[in-house]
Parts: sequence; structure tokens; C-alpha cells
Amino acid sequence: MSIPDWTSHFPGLRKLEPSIGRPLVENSKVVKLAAGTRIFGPGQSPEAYLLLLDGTVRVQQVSETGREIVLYRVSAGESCALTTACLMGYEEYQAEGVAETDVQAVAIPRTTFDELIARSAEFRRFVFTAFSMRVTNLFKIIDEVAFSRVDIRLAQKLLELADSQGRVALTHQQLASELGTAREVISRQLHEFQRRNWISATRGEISLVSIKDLQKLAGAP
Amino acid sequence: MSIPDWTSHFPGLRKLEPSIGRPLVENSKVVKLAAGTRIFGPGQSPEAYLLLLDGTVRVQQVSETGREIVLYRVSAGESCALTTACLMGYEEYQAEGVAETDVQAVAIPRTTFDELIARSAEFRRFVFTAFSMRVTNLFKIIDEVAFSRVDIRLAQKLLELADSQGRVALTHQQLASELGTAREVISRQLHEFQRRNWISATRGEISLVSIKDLQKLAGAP
DNA sequence: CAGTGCTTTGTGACTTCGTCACATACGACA
DNA sequence: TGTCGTATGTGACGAAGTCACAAAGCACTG
Repeated sequence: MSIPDWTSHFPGLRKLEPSIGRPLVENSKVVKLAAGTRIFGPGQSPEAYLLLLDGTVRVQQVSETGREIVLYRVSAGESCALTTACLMGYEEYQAEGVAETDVQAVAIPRTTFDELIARSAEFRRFVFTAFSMRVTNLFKIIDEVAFSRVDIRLAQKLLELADSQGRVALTHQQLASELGTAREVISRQLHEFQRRNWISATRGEISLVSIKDLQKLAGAP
Repeated sequence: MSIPDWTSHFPGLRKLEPSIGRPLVENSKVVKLAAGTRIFGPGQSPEAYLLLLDGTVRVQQVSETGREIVLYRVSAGESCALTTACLMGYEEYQAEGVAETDVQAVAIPRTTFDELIARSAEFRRFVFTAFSMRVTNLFKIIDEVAFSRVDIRLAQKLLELADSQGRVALTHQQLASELGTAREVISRQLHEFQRRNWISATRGEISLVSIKDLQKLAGAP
């Protein structure tokens, strides 16, 4: 059976020299994970560098009191870059990763990863770029959590998560987890948005009515 | 003039093969920066990988409204790992780095850095470990900012920043920046600590009186 | 289709945190 | 000893988080 060349799914890897790309493909394997699978979590060190072929993985942090905050998502074509930090580093993972959908991914063993880093400038760029994006994003989250108002953040999140019909199929609790706040706070804000006729809501789903107004709130102060 | 072999200052670099260590030393140069120098900031991409020989660098984020939060500090023997993310990655730095004291550092040019990553497993481990620590720490900050009470965080910070005599030579404003909160909030909390006789304060300096009580607050919920 | 049980949402009361607008107080230095 | 810049104190109020329930909404069952 021939091994499918999944490297073409990753723009950053397409230009890999064949002498590099072949061992990469041969030494790693494609894994499938069902939606809801916990991929890693506090106390579980990841064992391989993961590249997503399909689906999305949500990386989040859970507080002692049970409140949650979503740190970022990994989608098809991306790598779970921060796993790398822990893959390479001395510490255990503090956050947890959950498959949001069924997921197909390439698992690159630690040794292969290390070898690739050594041998391919192209691969290094790919890894570091992914890293850079995540870290920049973490900075942004800190900024928002520390300094930004929830109404603004909620408007941004709704716009970000809406599908093409302007619908967001999440419960208040799930939105609260996205922003790292409490469910009641979200309920009240949504109520206020509804009062202003910016959204309409049913159990478990929100429809954006006035995207323009939401953008105005989300944008300039 | 002989070039000083500063690699011995870095435990992670001591075991570098000479064939690797020599070019590292030869291609990089030692720089000195006066206290207060802004080393990098939003819009300024760093040009080199920095290893600190002496002094400390504070990395912080400034909000639109002027509030600040300290993300981490780089001390002697450490690398400003996250600079690397941006060094390697596609994006500009979102945070700013300021020399807190006079600083002596080794600046490794981008090309040399890349070459070292390629050639030395030892150096890779050094860089990734530093990375890992910072990222883990960023996770912790997000957790604390989002979920933890200021009185607890303030107690922790005081204990962390106290010198051997239990003194913290910072203004309320500076403490507020450490925690990403407002000065008034700190003033009130310190007042409360004082009322309970846990600290005593003079202009610009705080003395910890009952470290035990502070630890109790900082520790278990 | 009425009943039951789980999940989701609504709400009031209260605490904590952040903001604004000043009032004081301290300390260095002329 | 006065003056000036920085540091700290404070009240009022709005925004956000917590707690303890109440009330829907939905699925499944008999």
C-alpha cells in the first residue's frame, strides 16, 4: 500500500527537499481521533508533534473553580505548535486539548521531529512560524482578559464564531468559556444585545441580526 | 584581544561541542545597555537572539488605556526566548522589553542562530527549554488574570518580589503594573494588609511583617 | 400527550474590581 | 522654609463575578 503524501496539505512543507520529506512521511503515522477525545492535558506530556489534516482541536485552560478559557484552536493545515514547547521542554502541559470534531492528524515522533529540525531550514521555518503565531495570540489574550470589556470581547467572539448565515450554535456557558468569564455575565450581555436588536436567540443558538452594530462595538472604542 | 568565553555562564550551553561553540562566540558580540533602555517594542522586530550575561529585562504589555502588565523577566543566564518566536516568525512583537538594570548581553545574529539550531542538538534543547518555560508561564498568567482574586495575587507578588529582609521597593503603581490592575486597587488592598498588620509601608517601599499570613492567603484558597 | 428529568436560561442581591475626580501627604531641592 | 513633582488616600459609581434559586425548553418514556 502506498503512503499518501500528506505534506501537500501544508503550504509551509510543500517545498521540503525530497530527501527530507520522504523520511518525514515514512516515520510518522496518520491517526484518527473521535470528537470529544482529550488529546493532552495537565500531567500528560504529548508524545509527538501533531499536524492536523482534518478537524479542529480546542486548547483550553480550566481553573480551580471550574471556570474555563479557550486559548486557541488548531485547524486543518496547522500544527499544535505549543505542544512542541512541552515536547521539547522540561515541563508538563498546563492546558488541555480536546478534539472538537473528528480529527485526522499526522503524528511525528519526537526523534523524527528533532532530526527534521536539524536538517531542514524549511521545516524550521514552518515550526517557528506556527509558534510565533500562537505566542502572539497568547499575548493578545492576556491583553484582552486584563484590559478589555466583556461586551466588546463578546461582540468580537460572536462575529468570529458565526457561520455564513450569521449563526452561532453555542450555549451561554460555552461562550463564557470562550472568553474566560461567567455564564451569568454572558446571559446579561446577550440580553442587552437582544434588547438593542443586534441579535436574536433561541436555546443553544444565536443569530446575528445587525452585524454592523456588533462590528462597531467590537471595533473602535 | 581574546574573546571571553561567555558560554560558561549558561548551564545549557556548557556542553556545546567546540566546533559549535567557537563560531557561536566568534559571530556574536557582547552588548551593553543602560538601565531603562527599550530593547524592543511593538513595531520593532528584534534583530538578534539575546542571551543575558548580567542584569534583568522586563517584558510587559501596555494597553490602549495605558494600563500595563508584566509578562515575565529575563535574568542573567537566560534567553529572551519569546523574542525568538518573533525573530523566526512572521509577526512583529506585541510586547515591549525594557532593561530594568544595566544589562550585558550576547547578541547572536539571526543567521548564526539558525545555523546553531541546525547543527547542535544541545543548543536546540537550550532554546526549546527556555521557550517552554516562558509559554508555561504565559498560561499561568492568563489563568491568574482571568480567575484569581487580586488580594491573593498581590500577596503572591509581594512574597515573590521581597528581598532577603522582606522589603519590596516598589510604588503602588508599579505593583499595579506587575499584576495588570489599577493603582487604586493596589492601594486599597495594601491598606487592608496594613490594617491586619501583615505589612508596613512607607512611600515607595513595603515591608512584610507577617510573611506567614501572606503565604496563607497566597496559598490555599 | 402527560409526566419526568436534564439542560439551558433568567434574575436579584451582594461582593469585588476598575474608573474618575480630586484631596492630601511626602520628600527633594532651591 | 517654601515649592513642586511624585506618591498615596478616598468617595462615588459603573462593570464584572458569585451565589442561590426560579423558570423554561427539550428529549424521552410510558
